[in-house]
Amino acid sequence: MNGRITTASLDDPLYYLANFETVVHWVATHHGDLLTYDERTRLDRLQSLSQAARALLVRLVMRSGELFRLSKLNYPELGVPESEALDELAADGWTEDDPELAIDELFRLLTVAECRHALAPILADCGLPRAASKKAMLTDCLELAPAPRRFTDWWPDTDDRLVALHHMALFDRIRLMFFGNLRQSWSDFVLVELGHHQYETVPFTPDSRAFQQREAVDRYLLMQACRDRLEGGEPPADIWPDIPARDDSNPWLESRRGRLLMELGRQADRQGDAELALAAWSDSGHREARLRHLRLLERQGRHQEAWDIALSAQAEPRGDGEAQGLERLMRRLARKVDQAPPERPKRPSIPEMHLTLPQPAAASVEWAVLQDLDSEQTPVCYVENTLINGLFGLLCWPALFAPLPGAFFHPFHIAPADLHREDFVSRRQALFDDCLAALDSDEYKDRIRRTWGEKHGITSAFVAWPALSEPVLELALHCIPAADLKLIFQRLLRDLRDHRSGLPDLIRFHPEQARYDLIEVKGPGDRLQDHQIRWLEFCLAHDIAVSVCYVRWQEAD
DNA sequence: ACCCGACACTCACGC
DNA sequence: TCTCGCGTGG
DNA sequence: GCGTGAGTGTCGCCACGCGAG
Ligand SMILES: [Mn+2]
Ligand SMILES: [Mn+2]
Repeated sequence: MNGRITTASLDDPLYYLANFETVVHWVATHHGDLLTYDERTRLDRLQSLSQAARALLVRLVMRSGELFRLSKLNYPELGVPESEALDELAADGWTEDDPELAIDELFRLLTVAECRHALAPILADCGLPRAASKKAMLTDCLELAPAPRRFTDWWPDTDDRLVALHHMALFDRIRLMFFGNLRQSWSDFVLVELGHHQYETVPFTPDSRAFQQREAVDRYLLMQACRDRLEGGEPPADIWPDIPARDDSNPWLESRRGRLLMELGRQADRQGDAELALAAWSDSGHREARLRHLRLLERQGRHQEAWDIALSAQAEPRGDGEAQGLERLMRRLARKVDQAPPERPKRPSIPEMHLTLPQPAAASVEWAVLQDLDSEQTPVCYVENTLINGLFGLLCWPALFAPLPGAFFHPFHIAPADLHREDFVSRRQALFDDCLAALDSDEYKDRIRRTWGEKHGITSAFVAWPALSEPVLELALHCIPAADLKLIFQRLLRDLRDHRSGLPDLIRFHPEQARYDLIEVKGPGDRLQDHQIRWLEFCLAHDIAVSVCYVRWQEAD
């Protein structure tokens, strides 16, 4: 069982309150040690509120922003007037009446007509045309940098009431501790009730949770704040000093930090701050950061420096994407630093096919080629990664959803939390070995079919159910030899993140000969991506039939 | 499993 | 007047 | 013309109602 976390029925008009209280209760009981005394007592005070007040509070928490006009709150299910519930929330410090707000916040709350009316005096000074857009009005007003004012001071003759929600940081923190991320939210409960999502039931105990230390939660939130500022357009140089220092004791957070630095470097580079970009990228553990770092050095003409770093990077490439990138880079650099260019590993050339097709009105190139190649004897499917990933996800279901400590901690996982950790496979080695061993006999077919039946519809990071219909599954099991699947799955397991993409667009089955071939479609102006090349070359090396189909459009006359 | 990832499409460069 | 994008809610 | 490196856009429930333009 998943602890005692259940989703409230949507027949309950206050379903959202029930879900919210489920989360708060779970966090308060099992993560209490990660909360401060103040936070715990603040949460305790929820219980002294009336049900209507709690429900309204939850409504506000679920909505975006922290400022709300009473006229925009319409919740008949509360059973009492919203203003009454608001009074109660304000009395207990959950909200603040008639708060001070900056002019841009005011703009977000008022319609154009209201802005024109409320800000008539200010706008008159700006000399704006009567029909100026909201954006223009705001930029002009911002020039004047007016001090924040209370809502009723901005707009004295309003009939409305404005409230500010407090303690939003606490609610975000709770959501983060519960889900282990800020992407998921209260609405996940609803999506389950609606049947849009069905999650695998993995047993987990109350002690399995996303965070073990408050300090880690703080780091997460700190980095998230940096990310938000970056997205808000703040200069990266201003954000840089606020990024927490490297800490390899938590690989999960360190990889998040790496991604943040990657993005910060991108912004810095774009704005011409090369030194900052270099600093950010060299401190980032992101898979692509080192290459970006090297290419910037190259652009700056610091060839020798780049060459030396590239040499050492080559000894420990961060995945084969980087290895491929390093090879290209060093081929360019070699001339500049007067070194022998790296040996060009002899690559088998990838078989090509060229088609000239009438351009379909709406459908994509892939569909056009599919239609052209499809026949009774050779059914073609447009599957990209979904077929191989799906077969892998089905065969390895028990390993992927194994209840390892820390892998699952709430009922809404599409994959184990440590899927992209370095030691993901090794922690489950015996389980994966067992799954792959089933490929040594026909047993894998039964296992895959059984899982397909038992788990159908349950969300998994590897199984896209709509793409994996029974006929497609049967064709695949019939036409793809177990030996091929084993090779392919072994490659997947070598790097689950990098190798789960880049598979060719189409698969053509030849049921009579129990064989298949994979076809990557390229329309005019498209080209093979690196990871696509890597899959194609892997297949060639293992005698799996692949080709690239280049399409030209027929001249219309 | 983090405003992402996985595609194709687009523009821009240096040789 | 209609179209588009966004926030909301089940 | 090529090979290469970047950046952009789309989609991930779906129906609704509002506000901006
Ligand atoms: Mn494709
Ligand atoms: Mn393609």
